[in-house]
Amino acid sequence: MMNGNLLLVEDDPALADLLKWHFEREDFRVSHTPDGDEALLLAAETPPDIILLDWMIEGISGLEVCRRVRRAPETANVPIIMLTGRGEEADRVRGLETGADDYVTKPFSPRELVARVRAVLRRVRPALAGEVLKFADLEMDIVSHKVKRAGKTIPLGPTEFRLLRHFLEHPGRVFSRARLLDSVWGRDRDIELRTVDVHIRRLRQAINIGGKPELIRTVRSAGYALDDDGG
Amino acid sequence: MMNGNLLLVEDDPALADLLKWHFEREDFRVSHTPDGDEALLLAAETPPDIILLDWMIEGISGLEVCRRVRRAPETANVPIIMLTGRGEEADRVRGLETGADDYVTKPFSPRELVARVRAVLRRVRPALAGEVLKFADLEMDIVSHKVKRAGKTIPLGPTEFRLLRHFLEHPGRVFSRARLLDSVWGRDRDIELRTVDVHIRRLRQAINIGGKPELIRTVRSAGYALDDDGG
DNA sequence: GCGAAACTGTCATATTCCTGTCATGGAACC
DNA sequence: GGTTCCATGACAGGAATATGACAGTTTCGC
Repeated sequence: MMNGNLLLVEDDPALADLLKWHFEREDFRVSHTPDGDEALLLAAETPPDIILLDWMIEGISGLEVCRRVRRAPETANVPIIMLTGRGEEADRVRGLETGADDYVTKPFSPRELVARVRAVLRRVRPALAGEVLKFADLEMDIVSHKVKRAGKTIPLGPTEFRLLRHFLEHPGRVFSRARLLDSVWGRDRDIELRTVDVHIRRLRQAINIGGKPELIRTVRSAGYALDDDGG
Repeated sequence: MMNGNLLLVEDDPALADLLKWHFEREDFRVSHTPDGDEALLLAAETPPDIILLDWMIEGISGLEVCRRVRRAPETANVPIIMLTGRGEEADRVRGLETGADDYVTKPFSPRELVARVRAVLRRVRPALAGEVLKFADLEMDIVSHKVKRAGKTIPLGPTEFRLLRHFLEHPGRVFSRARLLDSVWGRDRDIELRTVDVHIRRLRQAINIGGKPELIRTVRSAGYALDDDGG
């Protein structure tokens, strides 16, 4: 099982190789560049699942890369872990406040770094970490492809499963029908917007068992969202 | 502005006080307990926004607390930062793999801890990181499309939502009806000026719950404004 | 392969909720 | 007191969503 795409920005070749080896052993696909500007290009082209970013690199500084990754809409949500020789508290605080998700000081253990990457990914892309997605009394096990509500297994069709998974990965957030078609059906498919309604209904029908409260909120003129307190 | 509720599980009174002081200064509401079992009770009762968890505490171990917090549906998504004296790599990896979001080794700087808490919260609750418009006791979360007054969710129709959003984006400023029609309805639409009054009324009706003060001020012969001191 | 069962996308229809307008009453201003 | 402006309640039409049904397709067990 592939764990995710990782972009490594590191100009020390020895360290880069070491990390590459470790992460590839853990089933990550690793892209590597020593250069800040190139990192931005790579990230914009195909956003990775996570970025490991050395503070001191060729071209623009790591901090600046971090800032720009955050600013670009297509990479704004990609998590970043900063790697650095600087152990100063002020630097760490600055790194974290610039938008980094974690900050690791050299020397560090590759195993710990792997664990930290997993911890961050668990948050951002629970599915990539082989996690069980949970929301209220709903559980989805990606690996075994099972969904439960209040402990009771729920049968779901493929589309409803992907739809629910998408909601569980972004709980609370409202998605327009167009957006859902893009991310759940696929950007290239040509499907009627209203079809989303139908699948929402099927999903609702499936998960609203035994008088349990509605979990999918309709937001008129906006779309749908996973939500517990407001039907 | 309140930053979130924080549950601190720490049995060293001196350290607990220090952290409490720091986080309260940063506008977190801090609950504290030295005991693992009580921590679980507190967390289950009113899930905090984040948990700071010492590894070595009274009662059950921090690691076990972490595991159980993850298992309970109502707290499964609450982020956890482990605090510990253990610097052993194996422990750190174990902590992170058990479901902790971050792992900080004593001695640590309170400021860095605050920064880490913010970094984690930024991920988990974009709501706490500026995606939310606030005014007085009113909150609007753009992403989840929700509006709350004094913590209570308020249902709003699409137009009222856009209207309120416009006010929240320009608090205090007075807008003429014509201006509001332009920015909230759209420049091209041909709608009666007086219609604005009606929607203002609907908005007022919706957000003035439980005797709360009026937030929308009428400026005679000029328009309306979001304002807390004048009805 | 074959038939049954399940899944998909679409439509027509029902239903719900929202919207803009008006008539009327009331408040502020002069 | 008269005028101007705003607040309110009611309402019909409309827009957005929910629902039920259906034919085409895929999947699965055998």
